[in-house]
Amino acid sequence: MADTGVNPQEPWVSGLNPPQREAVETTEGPVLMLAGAGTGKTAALTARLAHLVATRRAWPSEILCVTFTNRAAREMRERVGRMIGPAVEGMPWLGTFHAVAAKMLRRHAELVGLQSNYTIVDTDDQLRLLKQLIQAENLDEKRWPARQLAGLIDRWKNRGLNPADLDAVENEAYANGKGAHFYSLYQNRLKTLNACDFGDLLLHMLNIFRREKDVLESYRQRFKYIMVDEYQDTNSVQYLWLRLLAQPRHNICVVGDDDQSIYSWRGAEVANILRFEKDFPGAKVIRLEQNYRSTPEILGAASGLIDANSERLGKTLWTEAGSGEKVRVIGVWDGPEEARRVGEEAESLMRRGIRLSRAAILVRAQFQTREFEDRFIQIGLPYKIIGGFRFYERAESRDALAYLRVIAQPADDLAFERIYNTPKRGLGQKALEKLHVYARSQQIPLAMAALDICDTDELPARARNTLLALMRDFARWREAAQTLSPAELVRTVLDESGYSAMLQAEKTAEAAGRLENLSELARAMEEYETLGAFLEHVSLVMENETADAQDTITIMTMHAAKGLEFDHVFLPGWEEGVFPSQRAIDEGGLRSLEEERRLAYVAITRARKECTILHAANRRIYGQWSSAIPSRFVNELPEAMTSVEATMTGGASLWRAQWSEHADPFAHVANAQPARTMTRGPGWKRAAAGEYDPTPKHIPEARRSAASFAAKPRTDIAIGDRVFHEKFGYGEVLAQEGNKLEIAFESGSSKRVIDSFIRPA
DNA sequence: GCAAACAGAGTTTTT
DNA sequence: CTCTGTTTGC
Repeated sequence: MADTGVNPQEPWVSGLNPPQREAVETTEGPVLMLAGAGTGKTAALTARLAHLVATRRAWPSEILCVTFTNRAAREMRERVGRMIGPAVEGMPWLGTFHAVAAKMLRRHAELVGLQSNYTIVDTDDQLRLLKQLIQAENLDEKRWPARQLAGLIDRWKNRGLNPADLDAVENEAYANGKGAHFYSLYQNRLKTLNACDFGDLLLHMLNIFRREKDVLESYRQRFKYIMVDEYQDTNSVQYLWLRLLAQPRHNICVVGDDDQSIYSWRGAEVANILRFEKDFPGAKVIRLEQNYRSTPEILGAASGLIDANSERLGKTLWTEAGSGEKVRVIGVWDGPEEARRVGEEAESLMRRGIRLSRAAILVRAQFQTREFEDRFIQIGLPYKIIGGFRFYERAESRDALAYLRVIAQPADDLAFERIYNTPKRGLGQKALEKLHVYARSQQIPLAMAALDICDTDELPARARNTLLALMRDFARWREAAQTLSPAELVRTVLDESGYSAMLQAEKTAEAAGRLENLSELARAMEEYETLGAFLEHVSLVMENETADAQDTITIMTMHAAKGLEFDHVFLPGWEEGVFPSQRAIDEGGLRSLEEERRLAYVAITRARKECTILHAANRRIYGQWSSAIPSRFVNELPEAMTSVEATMTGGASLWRAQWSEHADPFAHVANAQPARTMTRGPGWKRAAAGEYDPTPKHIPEARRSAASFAAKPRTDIAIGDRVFHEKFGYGEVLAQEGNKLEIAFESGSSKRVIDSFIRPA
């Protein structure tokens, strides 16, 4: 290790600024990179990785590099690959904490009483399992919901606590002192199912590290360097993990930003980053403060806002970028107007020749997406909603996977239960109960119990025969799994089980979509050699990378947007009670409000060029209309960085002022809308009902929608054709204008939709 | 065993 | 309001 310097010829170093370069150069000893939003931390991290490998300080297999999301892991792998070429293939320890842990645990499963083909259960399975336990213990599930128990167990695991480690207080947290009892029941049940949950992946490995010195030693030897992305998001187990593995070398480099810590509600401890220097004495602290993403206005607005927080390590972001637009703050009348307004802004972007994929709408909570979805369908603006149900979480995917799981691992009772009467084959609660009783008494899996019970007269002949037929099917499929590829297998199973037939018989738009998803599932399986490999992928990755080249605007939560960037960002719903959320205001005190503020900081800093914040004076939540005041975060934005736009409907503050001073709440609208000057005319009622429709004067061209402007009509669809739409089902094309279609759907309604959402039926 | 009626709940989410 | 899960009645 003679050369500690960096050869400037190395291509991955040349583009870096001095602090980034320092982070790359400082290979030995603990390093804390405080990297603000958009300061090129991934570039620095990947360069460091490439540097370690290229200078032969370590083989790729000797570097542990953990991220939080698959997306981050994928991105890093790609970027490192571009720098050092195919050597990256040999980086087995670059991945999410959970993927790395799962890999280790497959090797050492027997040390915690599992087999190496253990199943990873997801939250849905987890909940069903807990419900069974609660019922079996005769506890009132209403009083002590399984959700709560699941949450507690999750938190305990996040903190590295086993059932025996719970103190009296923790134990009291569930069902008057039954916390540890249920936790331990749950763990035992998982063990008999040869399964573990997400938390277990990390906790089991931590237990192994603590107990089995030789195993720990072998990993310490192996990992010459450790790197951790998004360190502010680490929870206690992850922290304990790293602290064990980083000994004795202390070659650990963590990257994070305390201002972007937005996951404390799921166990992340900002304290981990705050105390890094104490944990690793002599740590080199490197600050990345030059922002390459946003305009000074956006940066200034975000910095000004986050200044209101107390516990910060403190960074001063700066940029060389030229001045741009100020952050716009727009007040509107209500939710629908907000959606309308964003829709118009999006069309205006298109007129300026900006692609929609460069823009995003970031919301605080999922329910806010509806308003936009409704509006965008109406005006035919292509959009996509990220989040919500992901591919493998959809019911049909989970059903198909349950069949596969039973084939791969017959002890998987949760999967067995899920599909044993899906499609309906006349096996109900009664039969299942018998199976359960027998299985529990013999300590065997349900599927095995089923076989035994079919030899007896326990079940009525009809149920027995059905069950026997099902078990024969499984035996056959299990055999077929030896020769068929996973993709062929799933097609066979869906076909022979009658699952596809069940959906086909339904003849609804939804069922058609589900069938489509299932063939997509089979397609996704093509890349996998073995069933086991595919199932592992599903449980750890949970998403299905389908590249859609469509130019759409993205709608997602602020949380989901972390790590992403967009030229144009819209931030709707900045009202007290929405953002910050009511929960954060009511509970959790200052700490949760500061987390909300960090979330606001994350949201604003996603924007490269323009950022538009909106707030509505009235909003309907759970069907109830209520008036809202602008978010405190709006007031905290530095004035010099923002431009406040008073629309005709005034925005909340203006509206409230008018309300108290005038009998006519629309008096201030009079100038712009002469037609509505009559007091309490029909327009008033409609406005109160949320249908008020002022045509904004600052976008005069808005009458003609930009979508139809330069769009080429599709040639494969003609008037009179029968077509299919994901959301609305089948329908007949009535009219075609540009890329917009007017369609009479078989559900009875006719709608204008964009043609890319349509396929010929 | 199944469909229809009813009650209750309803941030943020990754793995 | 809308979805989910449970209870009730056939």
